[in-house]
Amino acid sequence: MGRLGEFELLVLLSILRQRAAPYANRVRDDLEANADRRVTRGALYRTIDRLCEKGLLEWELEPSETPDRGGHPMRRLLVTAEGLEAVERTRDVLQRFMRGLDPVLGPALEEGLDA
Amino acid sequence: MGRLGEFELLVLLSILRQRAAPYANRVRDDLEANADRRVTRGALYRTIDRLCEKGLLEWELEPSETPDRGGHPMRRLLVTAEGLEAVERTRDVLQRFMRGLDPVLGPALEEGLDA
DNA sequence: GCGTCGGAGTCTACATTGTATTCCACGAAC
DNA sequence: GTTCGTGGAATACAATGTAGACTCCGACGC
Repeated sequence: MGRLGEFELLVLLSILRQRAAPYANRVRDDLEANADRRVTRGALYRTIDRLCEKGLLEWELEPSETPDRGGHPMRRLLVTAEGLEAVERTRDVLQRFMRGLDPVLGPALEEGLDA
Repeated sequence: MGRLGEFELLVLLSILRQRAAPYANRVRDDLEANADRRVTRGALYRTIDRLCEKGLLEWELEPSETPDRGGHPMRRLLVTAEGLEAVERTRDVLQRFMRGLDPVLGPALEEGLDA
């Protein structure tokens, strides 16, 4: 199976964190605020497209509830079962490799972040 | 600062795990055994080169101790302070985003792996 | 000695992923 | 009706990841 790139993983994780409001721009804000990185719209939409093509992500138009501001209906992003699995696999590998490295890396952070 | 790609991170982490024997092929074996992925020599050396160019990694020729088998002296890989910092930053971000996702992702693995 | 095997490392070309830029549409505010 | 903010699309390009064939050299067997 195709691996997840670093950014792809972050995007998927951020979508999962949004729970109630999984929209592209929420993800963007989340990433900019919490991932110490700039995120251009192009980068994000491109990545979303690719994740969709790979079947790891889907979207549906927001049920007209909040056409809020702006013309476009918002897309609600949904991580598929396959996407979830990919995230899990990646996380497990990463954690396996980070395990036992606290002495050399310094301990993991303990702060509580919003969900 | 340049971000770490997925593979770059894994390589750096694996080098750190090798402690006593940080050689390219050890890293390769480690990755193939524990990261559920094929690693060709090309991919690995290419990545090592790039990490060196970015100043995240250095190497020195093995002090002739073990010219073992084969002609080439082995390169001992050393993660620089800057490299360590990059790994830490990446880890912190990742952990921040994974935090609180256990309910949706399933709990992290608990197995004890070699170091 | 000579061939060839296997380990260690290199090179080149290519595929995938990541990023910046620029553009369009629509509604609201003015 | 012009401008601004929000949501999205398309394009082109840069960085990262992968494959495969190639070199070099010591060990082994003959």
